[in-house]
Amino acid sequence: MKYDHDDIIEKATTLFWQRGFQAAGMRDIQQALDMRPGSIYARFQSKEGLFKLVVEHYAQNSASRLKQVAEASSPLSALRVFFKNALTGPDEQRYMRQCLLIKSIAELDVIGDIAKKAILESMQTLKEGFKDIVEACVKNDELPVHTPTELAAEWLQNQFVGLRAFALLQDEPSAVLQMIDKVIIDLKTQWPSLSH
Amino acid sequence: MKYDHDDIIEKATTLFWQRGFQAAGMRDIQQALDMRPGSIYARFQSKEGLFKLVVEHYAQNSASRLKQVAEASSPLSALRVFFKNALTGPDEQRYMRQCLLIKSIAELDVIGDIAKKAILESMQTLKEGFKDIVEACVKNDELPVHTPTELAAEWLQNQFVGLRAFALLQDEPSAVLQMIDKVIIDLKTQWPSLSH
DNA sequence: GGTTTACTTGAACGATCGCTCAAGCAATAA
DNA sequence: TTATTGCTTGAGCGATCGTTCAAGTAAACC
Repeated sequence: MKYDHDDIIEKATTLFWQRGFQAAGMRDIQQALDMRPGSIYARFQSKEGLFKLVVEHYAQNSASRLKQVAEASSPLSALRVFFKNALTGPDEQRYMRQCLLIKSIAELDVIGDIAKKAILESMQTLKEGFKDIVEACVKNDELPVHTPTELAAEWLQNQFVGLRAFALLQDEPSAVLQMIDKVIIDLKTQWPSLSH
Repeated sequence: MKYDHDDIIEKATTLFWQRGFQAAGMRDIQQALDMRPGSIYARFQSKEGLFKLVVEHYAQNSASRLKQVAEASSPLSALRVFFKNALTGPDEQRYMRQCLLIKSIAELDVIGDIAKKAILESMQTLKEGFKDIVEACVKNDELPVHTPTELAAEWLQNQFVGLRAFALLQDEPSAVLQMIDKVIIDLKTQWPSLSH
């Protein structure tokens, strides 16, 4: 076992995050991991197999960050900081502003079924993470008690998606911060009923 | 001139929208357009050249829809209908829920510079379209006069992006409609100031 | 020491990629 | 009729794709 497993996954994550599933060729992967094709295939069976592990690692990492937010003394302000960190990093980490999962959804039917499943399940996992945050905010009296947590969680996830696309193209950090403020405002205001 | 230009672009749009830039191979394109490679290259120079025209056609079409919304007797309710139509189409047109431009942004650095420029300019065009809608709403007393139109336009575009990703994965139309209602509510409420 | 086991290596396979170009075709001009 | 022009054709180019596999290496167990 010449190569460290976690180290491999992390390097692969960076590559897939930057280039996407299709555009990251096996030869790019071989170079990024400093491994020969045989070694890669012996461990991960296929490019898709490696990608699946990357997605799961990414989701796990994201989920633990969300958990930290939920467990903060002030979940709402921790949420604001979380958004800020994710969306206004330095320029050389600009690729990180895009959510790996959302980027993958754009090429969902080019990715095989195994990784596809991992992506959709990861989306679900993150939604749960957002839900925990909303509930923590309610418990901490930072959000009204009548806040519909399930709906607010999905909404929050959507906001995150929209903001990531925005931040990716936006050069002015203050514009991003303003959008984050709007999210926090809207999170506190009223919610629609089901009626249609 | 055996083939009709608009007809070509429309068929190509469908293909790129469904599959994305990379995944749509030249042989897929040849089949979809019922054209041989030579004919395609004689007209469009390259796959990227064709894609550029597709993007511009898409943006132009979207912009005219947004203009219709802005010119409606009630821009705000027209906006709601616009969102609903874009996000809750029948299942065989599910691919249309994803915004072609956003999908393209996910593979931006795999696309050449010419089409890349077209994509970014199109994003700008659509932002202008959203701005016109917000201003029309204000003029029609459907939104408060102090609404910051520039900010609200960017915000509205973000909402559209987030909702499209949501609608793509969501099977329940009522959940999407609920999110749309939330957008309309938030559009009317307060906006953050610049302070930071 | 010998055998097994787990991992690594890299040349090379068949398939597919975007794209080229000599040749063919039909309509118009001379 | 012949020449020219604009569009179309499709075999096939070189490059790259994901993947395979026989051979090599080194540590572990008997």
